[in-house]
Amino acid sequence: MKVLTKNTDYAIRALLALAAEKGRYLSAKSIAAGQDIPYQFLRTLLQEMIRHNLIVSKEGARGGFMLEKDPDTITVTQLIEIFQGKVQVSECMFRKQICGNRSRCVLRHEIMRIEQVVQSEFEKVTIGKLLRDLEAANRK
Amino acid sequence: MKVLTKNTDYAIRALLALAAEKGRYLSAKSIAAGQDIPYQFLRTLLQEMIRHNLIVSKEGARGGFMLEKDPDTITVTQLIEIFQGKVQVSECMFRKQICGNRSRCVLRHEIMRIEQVVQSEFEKVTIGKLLRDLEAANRK
DNA sequence: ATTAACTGATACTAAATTAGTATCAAATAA
DNA sequence: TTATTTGATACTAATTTAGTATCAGTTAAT
Ligand code: FES
Ligand code: FES
Repeated sequence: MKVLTKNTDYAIRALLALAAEKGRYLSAKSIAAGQDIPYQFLRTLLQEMIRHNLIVSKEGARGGFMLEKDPDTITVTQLIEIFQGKVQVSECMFRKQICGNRSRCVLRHEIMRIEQVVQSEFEKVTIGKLLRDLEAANRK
Repeated sequence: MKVLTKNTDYAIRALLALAAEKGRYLSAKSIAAGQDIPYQFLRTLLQEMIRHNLIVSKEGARGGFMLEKDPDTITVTQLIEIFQGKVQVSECMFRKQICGNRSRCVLRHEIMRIEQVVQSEFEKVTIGKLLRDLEAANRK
């Protein structure tokens, strides 16, 4: 079971690259090369992140992408929701056949509790935190 | 993002049905009908669970499947591992390009911590617990 | 003995999701 | 005016998930 798909994975890496160069425009090409992400794939991801107001872009020569938001406000949960949809354990695991009473289904509560845990764990992981961890590791 | 796939979902439901009738053989046909699971699909899942010693079977007329293990010892984590592979957040999210030092990669630790949380949450959910919740809900 | 109701084993197809590519128009800096 | 860059969007390929089909062998009941 793989929790993060490539697009989320790549998006995080791209954001880390942008966060590391905050205030400057980085081209998709340079990010792709630096992080070893397929160029055209990365471009679609960057555009998606623009739509969600995580980054901004400048067109034309010397253009590129830039992070404007505080990296500590961007969580992995947000990125999962953008690229993989909301965290859900199972659509509706035990239907009428088992549950009978969907409105106060105990199992459903169990399931939703876990969804909550997963979500909040990933919420603790922000781009800012990852970047600091990374820099700390590189200093060693 | 869907955490549980159909096979895990169906397997849990099948096990609940078997746990509810402990000591008796239930045919794949009756489980399929009762839980609204595609018959042939269910059969492959049941065989997989036999291979993993979660259930036993009896061939021939009046045969079927039976749960021998204590339902409280069967966790959803186990089932996820059987049907979806071990929980892993991402193969190796930030390779050499970012990480540099893979052996003591801080990010990797972060990732593995979350894997651990997810796993242990699902470990709390056993077939026994689900069955009791279910019965309690039905009594209402 | 024969037959109906079963599982064992395994191969196959279909649908959905994930991953990646390609193209062309428009913007901008040099 | 040209090289470099993003915007928009459509497309293909690979992989995973979901589901089906087949046939051999076992057992209980008649
Ligand atoms: S009714 Fe959907 S999980 Fe209970
Ligand atoms: S080296 Fe793989 S996550 Fe850091």
